Amino acid sequence: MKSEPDEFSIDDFERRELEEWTGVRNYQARNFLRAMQLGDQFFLYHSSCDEPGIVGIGEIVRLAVPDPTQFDSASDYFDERSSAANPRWSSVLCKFVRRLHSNIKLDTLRANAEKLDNFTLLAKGTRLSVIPVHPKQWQQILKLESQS
DNA sequence: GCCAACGTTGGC
DNA sequence: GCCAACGTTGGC
Repeated sequence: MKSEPDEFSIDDFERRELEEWTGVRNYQARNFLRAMQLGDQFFLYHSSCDEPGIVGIGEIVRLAVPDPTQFDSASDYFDERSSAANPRWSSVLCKFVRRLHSNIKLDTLRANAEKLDNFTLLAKGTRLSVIPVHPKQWQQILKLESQS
């Protein structure tokens, strides 16, 4: 899961403990949100910042429901084409699990691209804010945490 | 601020 | 269904 630390950082996540993951407005990313299961863990990735990279871990504690911000005309994420009967967008509830001991920079991920075997994050031009991580990739990424 | 690489929109 | 125009993302 990507977020811009100016908007929502690992500090914010740790402080709040629980966060409704709203504002995803891309169909492919939304479908990945909907596929998430209770207890699934995810990496939090800081994007559009000085040091892009993975900074922490969270966990899904409630399955996808209609994202409330799509109905809120005061929200930046309001979508007038959505209705209660026909919602377009979904959100999940996330729990803070932990910070990484040290951040895994995008550079480091790239340097290990081969081990990560086609990790979607590293694919050219990927802009998805929600990206699947396969179990093997997860293990490989965690190894990078202890070696950096 | 630049710009490549998308995704989305809407006219036809 | 095509595709040009436009908007967005995100690293640099």
